[in-house]
Amino acid sequence: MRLAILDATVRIIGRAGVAAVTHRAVAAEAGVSLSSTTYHFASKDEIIGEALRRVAAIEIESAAQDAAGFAARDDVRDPASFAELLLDWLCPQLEGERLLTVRAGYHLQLEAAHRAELRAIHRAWTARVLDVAQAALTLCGAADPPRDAHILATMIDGLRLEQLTDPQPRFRERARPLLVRLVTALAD
Amino acid sequence: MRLAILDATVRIIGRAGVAAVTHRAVAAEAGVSLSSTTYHFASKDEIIGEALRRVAAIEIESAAQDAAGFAARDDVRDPASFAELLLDWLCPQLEGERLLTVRAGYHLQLEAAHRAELRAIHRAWTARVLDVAQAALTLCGAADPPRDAHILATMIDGLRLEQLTDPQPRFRERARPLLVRLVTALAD
DNA sequence: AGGGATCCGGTACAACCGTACTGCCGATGG
DNA sequence: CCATCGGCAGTACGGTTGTACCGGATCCCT
Repeated sequence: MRLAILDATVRIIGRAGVAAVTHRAVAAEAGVSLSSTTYHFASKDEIIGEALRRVAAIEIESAAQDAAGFAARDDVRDPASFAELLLDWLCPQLEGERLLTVRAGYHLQLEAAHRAELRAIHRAWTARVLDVAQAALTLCGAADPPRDAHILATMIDGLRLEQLTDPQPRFRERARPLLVRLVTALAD
Repeated sequence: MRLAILDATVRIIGRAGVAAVTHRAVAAEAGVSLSSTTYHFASKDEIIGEALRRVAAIEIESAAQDAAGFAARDDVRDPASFAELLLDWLCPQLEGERLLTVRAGYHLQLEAAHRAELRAIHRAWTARVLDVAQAALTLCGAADPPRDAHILATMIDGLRLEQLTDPQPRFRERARPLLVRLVTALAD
């Protein structure tokens, strides 16, 4: 029930932003009663904060699976196939229900800008993402993974945000040359 | 008056997010009466939409000034000084009042994700930014400006967002090696 | 001078909000 | 078998919100 409420909150944020989160909207989306939302959470701010924690957990798990995918492959030495693996991980995040989670992540990231107690969650999340990016760069034989992981992570994040803001068809085809170019440039 | 209301709205969004925008909060921030906010704008959504238009206008103007700064200099051929010029443009945006405008820009970008009529504004904004990035890359003698402008713009945007979400001291020193590395890599 | 038109402050009201309170209900442990 | 308790639904209430309405001020045009 607690989880159903949080997932409903994430969907609402993904569809309509943090401003659309009300106890009543969350209860309706989750299919529970209004009072369930106040029973499990002390306040609306707590619901939103826990929703951020949940999104971060989902995203970290996704990144970890991505890292496992890299480690399982040994043909990612060249930039092109490395970019292709990145796209395999990226594209499913930008479709259907998953898109709402990712979009909610950006909303909650901005929410953390205003609320200090949420920043620690966001910081842990980005640290994990950096770890994964660094591991991926190491596996594909980049020149200086610790230095370039930040660049790669920022670039991927920016591409996601761009696509979430204004979804374009054929994202994969649009993003591929950018990733190939970046990875190639960083490989030297 | 109209402008005062919009600027107040931008400050509120920058400080506390779109959810904090109410007619009364805007009126108090702008120092005008409650009814002035309903006189000049048909609804709250219109206020928020016009605030996005205003932020986009401010950011486009800022980017244009940056482009003019590049054009006026002829010592930006090497990556290091190019990165330094980028930092000269970037850092003032992340302090004081200006930070609120930039942060509001990201909030409104996400707002555009939910409201189709705002997407055109955001699209025009990013197109202008891409133009400036391309012009800058051309001036500093990059290999393929049209291709790499997107990468540079995305990277800069990501660094801004990161700093806005969780402001860190000595941003310039942290961002410099990343920008130098990226520009160097793209210069080949 | 006067009469619109435009702009803005004050107030009003219905809807909606967060949250507290009360009672049901099924599980659990003695 | 029943007392207890955690989990949930229904309802209530004070405060806030979006927005409509009205009265006064200021400006502009004739």
